[in-house]
Amino acid sequence: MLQEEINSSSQEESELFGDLTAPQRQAVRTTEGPLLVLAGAGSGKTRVITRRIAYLIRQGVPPWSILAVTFTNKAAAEMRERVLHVLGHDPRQTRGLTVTTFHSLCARLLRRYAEAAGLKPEFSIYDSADQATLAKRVIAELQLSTSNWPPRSVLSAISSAKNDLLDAEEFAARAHDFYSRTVAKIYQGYQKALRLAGAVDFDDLLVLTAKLLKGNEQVRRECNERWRYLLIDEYQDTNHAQFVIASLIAGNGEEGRPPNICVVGDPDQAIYGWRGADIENILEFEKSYPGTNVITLGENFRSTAPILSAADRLIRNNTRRKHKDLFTSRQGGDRVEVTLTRDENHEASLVVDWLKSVKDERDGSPTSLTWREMAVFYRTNSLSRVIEDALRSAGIPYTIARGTAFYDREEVKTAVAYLRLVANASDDVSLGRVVNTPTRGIGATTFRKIEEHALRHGTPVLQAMRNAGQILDVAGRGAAAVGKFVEMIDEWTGSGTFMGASVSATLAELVSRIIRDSGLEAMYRAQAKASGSDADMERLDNLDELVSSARQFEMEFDAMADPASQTHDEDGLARPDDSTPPLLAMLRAYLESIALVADADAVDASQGAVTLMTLHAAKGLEFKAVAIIGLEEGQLPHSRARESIEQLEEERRLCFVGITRAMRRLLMTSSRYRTMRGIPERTIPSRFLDELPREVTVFSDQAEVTGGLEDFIERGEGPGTRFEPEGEFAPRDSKRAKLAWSSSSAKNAAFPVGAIVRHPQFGEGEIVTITAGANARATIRFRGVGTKTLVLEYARLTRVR
DNA sequence: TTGCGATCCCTTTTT
DNA sequence: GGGATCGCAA
Repeated sequence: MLQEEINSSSQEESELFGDLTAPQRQAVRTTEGPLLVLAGAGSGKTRVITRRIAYLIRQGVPPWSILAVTFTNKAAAEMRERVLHVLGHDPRQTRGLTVTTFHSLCARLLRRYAEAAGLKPEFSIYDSADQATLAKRVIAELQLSTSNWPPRSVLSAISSAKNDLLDAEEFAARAHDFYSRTVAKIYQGYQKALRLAGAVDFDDLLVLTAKLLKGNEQVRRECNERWRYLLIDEYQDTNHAQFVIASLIAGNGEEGRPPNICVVGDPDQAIYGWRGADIENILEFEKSYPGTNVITLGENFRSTAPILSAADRLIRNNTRRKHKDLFTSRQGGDRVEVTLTRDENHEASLVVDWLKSVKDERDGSPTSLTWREMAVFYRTNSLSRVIEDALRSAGIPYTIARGTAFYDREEVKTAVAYLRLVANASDDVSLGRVVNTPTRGIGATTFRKIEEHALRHGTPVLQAMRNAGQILDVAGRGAAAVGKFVEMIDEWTGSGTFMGASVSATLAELVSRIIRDSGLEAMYRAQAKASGSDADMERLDNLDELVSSARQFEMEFDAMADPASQTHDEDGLARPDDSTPPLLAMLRAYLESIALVADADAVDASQGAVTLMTLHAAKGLEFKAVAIIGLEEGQLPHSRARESIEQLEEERRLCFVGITRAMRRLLMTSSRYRTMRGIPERTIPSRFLDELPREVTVFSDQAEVTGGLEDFIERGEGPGTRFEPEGEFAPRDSKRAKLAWSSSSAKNAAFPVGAIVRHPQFGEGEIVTITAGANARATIRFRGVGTKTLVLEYARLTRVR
């Protein structure tokens, strides 16, 4: 404490600003009023945000009056950690600081102000599977067929309505054609079913919060008063609902001054248009807050010049774009490698070889790369499988950034459904999932009868089950089974009170008890015993893992820091709310944390493994070496995105995001053939490859290079083995372009494409293609002997001319 | 009521 | 190629 007072302000200055550029400093210092920071890729955005928060606190702004919104929980946790670091690891300095995602923030506000929002505080958060289950039921109740009204597409229409803050009634009022009128009906039924189940979907979190803030002055005032400094990261990916929430929380500012709201984003990295994100939000921001300060951060501190130049040239092809110069003062760096492969297996093995070579190349040197510094990106999740297989068989450790993967496991989902039912007795979707898992004699017929009864009376299904014996024509056997089930639930919850001697004391205890008492564990144990398969053993492990995760959560959970269960005194200090049993409060928070995990949350650099993820999940991250696979028309740009210029440009931005993640090495592959739903299809290289500047890329066509000897001899002229540029990718003079690309490889300058060489055995031949790297191979067309592929190092070639 | 096998449909990206 | 769903047999 004393030490801090001794600190001279100049010392603080250099701590906070010493390593910042002028625009970065300005972004940190401009704390008052609306501020828009246009931060180019790799421009030190995170650093600026972190310093800004630290600076505010140093200036005497109470930490609890600062709200920072990030895109993922992971980013939020990291930001909090970094702020703490800058402030010298004194936890008192960040007490009450809120760093969170929009969805978490909303979930917490809705829990805290549940009554005002028209919800019960134990509301469940439905994921897309739950949503589909519910939508299906609603569609069936409306006597519509799910083949004419596929739940997923109806849900996506509902979702975009919600992102524009259109509720079911407003949507219905605007629906004029048959299709949208029907969707409106489903929308209304779906919302009713959600509320009946005491559940909200992801979009509801935003919609209901916006509604709450708009309609309830007291709540709005409380938020305005608490959070005086608002900071929003990845602003280019916020949608209308999020914008409204942000402005409502920011309020009107004090004493006629505009509110202190700072948004940070990069229009070139807007990749969530399909989710309702609107680049226009940035324009809207300046309109809503006249006199907004705008600061542009253009200098890149992440990537080498060739990588940056590739990214810059690519993104220049977007027409609907405000150009922003990307520049670096760094010199040198390896060129971007662009490689054409035969099929996805070939591509995978090539990527694996590349990763290995990148690792070896730098081994022993001070700049040696480790697995954790490498990543593989792809457009669609389905592309990960082949890469995974290749990495596994090569013995390279890898992790996939799929945050939800664990909770998507059948056994984990079932266990979580029990927990949700325990927390929220109205949760019919969860009830439906667990009622007969493991089988306990409550079959489909019995359950349907109960469901119908519940529907008629407008009660939750579990409620109807309590009366099953008397009211329904459920057979005695069924009624007994139902009675036993209800009894089991009551036993866990203390009949809903979460009090009493028989109720678990801790969350982990509750989870493990439910897994045991429900018979889930016994069921999977029996299965594992019967099959003896690893997969079934793994299920048991996963259930154990769930208990561990609950224990972990319990340790980290800080009731005082949970905005959902606290109120604030005048001075902003938290006071715990004691009307909720602690176990229930913790269970709610735990389930919420499970519901809101993001894929990117699973990125864990400490694992020492190569990270695999979609381009979307890669946003905000950086790696020393990056491989992007599947650069083909239909894949990237995706076939579903080719309809409009807007969509195509979003695909280009996606590619841009991928490229700009790479710090030192970048490989982009395109496969000549790709197996789609079991059928190998010929592909066309992505137009984006053609947009990369030749002078910073090394192109290599490995599509002709094959593994086995007989595979490549005399294969040169066969169909599909040659690279023939097509469509957009084909330059006017493809031969010359190819030559230019190939010969740009400095390493193989001795044997450029077109050179005539002599081989001791095969005689004279012409170099057709050549690849880069340590194991460079050349495809050579020999006179009379045919085309062969040879590894340069061993081929004993001499150049003739 | 349960469990297994055949058939159908699919395919973007995610909080 | 694979996951989900449906239908049928025990």
